[in-house]
Amino acid sequence: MEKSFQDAANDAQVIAPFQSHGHDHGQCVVEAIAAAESRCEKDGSSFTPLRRQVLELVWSSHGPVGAYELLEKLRSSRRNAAPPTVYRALDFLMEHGLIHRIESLNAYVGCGDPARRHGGQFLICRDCQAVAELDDRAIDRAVTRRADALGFDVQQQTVEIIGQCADCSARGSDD
Amino acid sequence: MEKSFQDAANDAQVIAPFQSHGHDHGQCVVEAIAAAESRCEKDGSSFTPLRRQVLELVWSSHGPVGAYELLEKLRSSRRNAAPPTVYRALDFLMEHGLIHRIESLNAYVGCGDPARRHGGQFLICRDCQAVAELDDRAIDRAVTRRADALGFDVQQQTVEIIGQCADCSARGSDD
DNA sequence: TTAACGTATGATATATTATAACATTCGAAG
DNA sequence: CTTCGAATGTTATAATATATCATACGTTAA
Repeated sequence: MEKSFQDAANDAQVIAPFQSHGHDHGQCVVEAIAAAESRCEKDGSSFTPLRRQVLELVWSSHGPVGAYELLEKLRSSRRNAAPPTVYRALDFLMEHGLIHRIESLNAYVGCGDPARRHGGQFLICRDCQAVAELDDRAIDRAVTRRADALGFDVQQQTVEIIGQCADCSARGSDD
Repeated sequence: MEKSFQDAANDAQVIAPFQSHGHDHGQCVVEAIAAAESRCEKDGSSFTPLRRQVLELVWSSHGPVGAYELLEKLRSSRRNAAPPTVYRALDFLMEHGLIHRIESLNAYVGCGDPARRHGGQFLICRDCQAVAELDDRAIDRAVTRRADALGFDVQQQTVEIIGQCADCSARGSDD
């Protein structure tokens, strides 16, 4: 009756599960860039080299990454990059649903499903900083229902759940 | 069958509803301070004049208020107040459940029910900045269920819903 | 063809939010 | 009294984000 972890991770409502430690980063990035390209083409927006590079950097971290951390990495190829360089790229990527901002960390993560519009729902591990992105309809419904009852028109949901992921619990880092 | 707005607002799961424009701020503050006093007494923690004053300032804004805005107000009575003065007080108040931090605004609001431990669930109006604090068990349950399915141990929930409140919709500020 | 315009980026400065680190005060415990 | 810890004072700085004006460059339309 109980869903196994695996089942839950395969559920469409889990957009991006916690990553196994051995998974292929490179492939993740490639796929994300391809999805971004197709998304921007659909939007008629220009996926410039700079924007692509920033998105690659976000994905290659494979976890929440701060703007100034990105700036530093960016500088290895663009010596004159400045804060606005990064922030403008991040704004573009957010507007087009290619990344999400994690408010409680002042950090950014790649979006696992840029094809579909959705607010951000995240499980964030305190110990390993891993992030799982959800699009859980039960959460969404509960929020919408309560908002409706109060006559509140929902425009944007921010759901950020801090805790400990299964791997870190198993590793016994809870002591 | 449908709940009216009024019913929803009276529900125990709405800790602090959107405030009517004519309501008695002064009374809000007095009650909040009294609740804080009793909470700190129970905790055996010292509710010092500084901490009380900062809590009063948070409540008197009656909406999310930034740390530096508080600092400015604080300075009218404490000429030498500095950022750490405010941040230390805010940390204390958060630790004791007397205020919440709104991550998406970098701002703080008084907690409507410091007697009971709970994470933050907020509806935030884009137009009038009003905030309603919830403790919606359906939202909590949906989150917990999904987290459980993934083997994730929830330690802290941040739910911040941005949108437009009933008053502002009625006022037609959606155009 | 070129002038006008829009989008993207460069460059500089500054605003906003938050913390580090060390000094002082003061009351309670021993 | 003195030592200790909690609270606050004080100064400096870190971390995050935006404003503003300049430049480059391709597209459009006179």
